[in-house]
Amino acid sequence: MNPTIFFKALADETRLRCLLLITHSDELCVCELMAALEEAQPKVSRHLAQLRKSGLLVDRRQGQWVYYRLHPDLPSWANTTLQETLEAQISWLEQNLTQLERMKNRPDRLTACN
Amino acid sequence: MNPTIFFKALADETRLRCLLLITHSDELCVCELMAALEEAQPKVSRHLAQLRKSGLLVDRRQGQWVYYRLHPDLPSWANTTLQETLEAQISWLEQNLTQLERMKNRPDRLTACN
DNA sequence: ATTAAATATTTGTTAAATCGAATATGCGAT
DNA sequence: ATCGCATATTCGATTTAACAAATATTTAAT
Repeated sequence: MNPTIFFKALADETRLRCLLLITHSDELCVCELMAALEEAQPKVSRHLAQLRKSGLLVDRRQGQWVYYRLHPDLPSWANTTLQETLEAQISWLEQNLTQLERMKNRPDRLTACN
Repeated sequence: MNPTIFFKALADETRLRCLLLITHSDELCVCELMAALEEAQPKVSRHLAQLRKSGLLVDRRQGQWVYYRLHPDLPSWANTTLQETLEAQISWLEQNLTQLERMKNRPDRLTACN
């Protein structure tokens, strides 16, 4: 993992929030991220694709949903950076996590989304 | 320290190399960084000014020279990121450090530079 | 007061990143 | 086959970032 590519990936607020949410939650699908971030679908999808192409994320399709998690082979300095940043920015992310939980607890949902 | 501003600062190769060299050497002046990076003066100066304005560096003028070091109040997650990245990228920086030592050992120099 | 060295800033240009809107694709259910 | 939902991609426009070249500023030395 090239450090410049890595930090470029974290240099956009939407991408950083995606990464921290995924670091926190292990695995999230696009619609969960949309709900957490309150951002439009093409925007989230575009940034996730960019993170995948840069080697920070991997995706897994399950039915209609695509789940993203951190690339399993990230070097330790990259994992440490994400972990430290997450811990320091929990309050920064709390609103997003609340949105995510609210969506997950909706009585009318069958799976993670809809 | 806003994480997006911080990572934007690290997202450019010249700035990242400046930061890692300074993290390694504690304090460096502009001409030392120029020699280490083999980059033109306005380019180095411009990026250093940006890092200062973003709150990552502080400067100290001593005679004709301006020395830059890490801002003393950086949060720990930021320091950890720089330290971890430096340790992982020492080989990446070795060429620059060699250039720096070569300059410092020139018999015709009176001070750090010229 | 002049000169030279170190550093900073301005200017104009070019390249890169981001975005919203629209459209396309993939999958499951009927 | 077709409909609806989740996701991806394209397009055009706008903004932002980086650069080289030229010029300005600051300081020390004479």
